[in-house]
Amino acid sequence: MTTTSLVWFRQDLRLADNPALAAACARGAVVAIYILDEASEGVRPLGGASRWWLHHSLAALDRALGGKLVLRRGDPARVLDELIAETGADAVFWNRLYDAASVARDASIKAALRGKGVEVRSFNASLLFEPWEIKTGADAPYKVFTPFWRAAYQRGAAPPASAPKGLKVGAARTEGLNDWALTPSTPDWAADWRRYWTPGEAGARARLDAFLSGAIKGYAEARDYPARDATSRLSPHLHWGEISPRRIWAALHHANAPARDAEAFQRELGWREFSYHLLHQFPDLPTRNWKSAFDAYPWRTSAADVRAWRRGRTGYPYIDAGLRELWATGYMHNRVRMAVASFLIKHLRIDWRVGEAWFWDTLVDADAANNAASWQWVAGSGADAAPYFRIFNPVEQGRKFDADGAYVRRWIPELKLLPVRFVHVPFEAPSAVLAQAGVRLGETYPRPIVDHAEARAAALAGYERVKSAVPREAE
DNA sequence: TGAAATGTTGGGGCG
DNA sequence: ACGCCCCAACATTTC
Repeated sequence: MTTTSLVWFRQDLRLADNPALAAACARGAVVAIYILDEASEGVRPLGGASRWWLHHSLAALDRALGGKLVLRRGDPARVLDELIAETGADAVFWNRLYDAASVARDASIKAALRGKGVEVRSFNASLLFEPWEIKTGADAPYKVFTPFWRAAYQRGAAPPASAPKGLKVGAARTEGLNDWALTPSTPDWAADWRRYWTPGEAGARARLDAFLSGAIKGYAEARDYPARDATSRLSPHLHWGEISPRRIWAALHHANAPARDAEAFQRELGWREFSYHLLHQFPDLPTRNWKSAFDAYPWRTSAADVRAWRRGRTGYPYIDAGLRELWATGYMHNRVRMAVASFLIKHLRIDWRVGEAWFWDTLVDADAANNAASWQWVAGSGADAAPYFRIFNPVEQGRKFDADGAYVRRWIPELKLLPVRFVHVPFEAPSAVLAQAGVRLGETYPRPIVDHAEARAAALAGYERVKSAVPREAE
């Protein structure tokens, strides 16, 4: 008689270096399940881009499991009970999640199953370090990135494991992936996304290999220029756990990259770890200011401004190019993410949570920890955040990081013919130049929805309220 | 992982 | 030769 274990897949959609899967495999047969949880209290519904990615990643995982991935929809506690009854499994293994709602749900399920005599074990598949592992000398959590990363780096990352050998996958009743309708239909805004992305473990490995044999060289310098293909684009693969950070870390060591480039890339993985560290310390990170003094900030509401920002119609080409790249591909270069976030928060004085929600819906790498930590970083309300008064000039940022305007031209074709001198400032171009380039301001491309100098002054005035606010304890 | 305002320095034109 | 002014270039501070 064989022993059967359930492996509950969540954000670990891979076979290699998957500790829950390996532990189950070591016991005997495995039933692999993904549960679409739209029922649990507080679990945030997936954004549109995430649903698209999940669809294709589940299809890839199913292929890797010989077509035996079990798909169920509903309350995970109930679904797991049913599957235990159906398969005779006596153990359930999974890899950890770190957002508050998942933590609460999983703890409750773990207690309930153990109460019924089921063996339950959870593992770390997503992070180099558990978020509670890295502590200061005084045994407190770090609040500043650099010392956090120094302490973490010193520990060294664990090596990755291979996919388990002799995996025996059992079958069970499954729902149809297509019936979940995770991909958009009317309209199908992701029709050409397979050109940009290959969700799944194999796609993740291919992306890593391409990066380590290509763009890693020169990464430290080139990554700042959004028109260049100079970043890894591993973020969605990492979010869904199609590749482990341990694998990336180890592969980087074998890649013989220049030390400066390797360290710059490792540092980005470090920010990801730090985001999870912060989320663990402060579970409300996605919804509340880490620095409570920012509760006093006088945010504006303006549906029209938010709409213009989302659609990439602010009148500042560099900002609009980023927002259109996001809409078109489910991704935005990190440099530009900072600029568009700064623009929403400071030029428009819209609450960072509005931007966080848009990114959650539209990014293929939407991630509760990274998204919240990054928005709070830009807002100035986060831990070790940029100071509030660091207000990006949308024109200067464009000139600095997109000097020839290639990025703007790629995503805003209506500005394609503008000479370099005016590509970041169409509103300053003489009418003859605009006419020559076929640009009609206010018609083919909007005028700026705010004046930079005025917006900057208003943002700084709003910040006075934060400075005089009394923070809550323990900051 | 900024930008703007303000301060300092030094070279060149000029009386 | 010298002082004065202008201003660019760079440094510092302030937001």
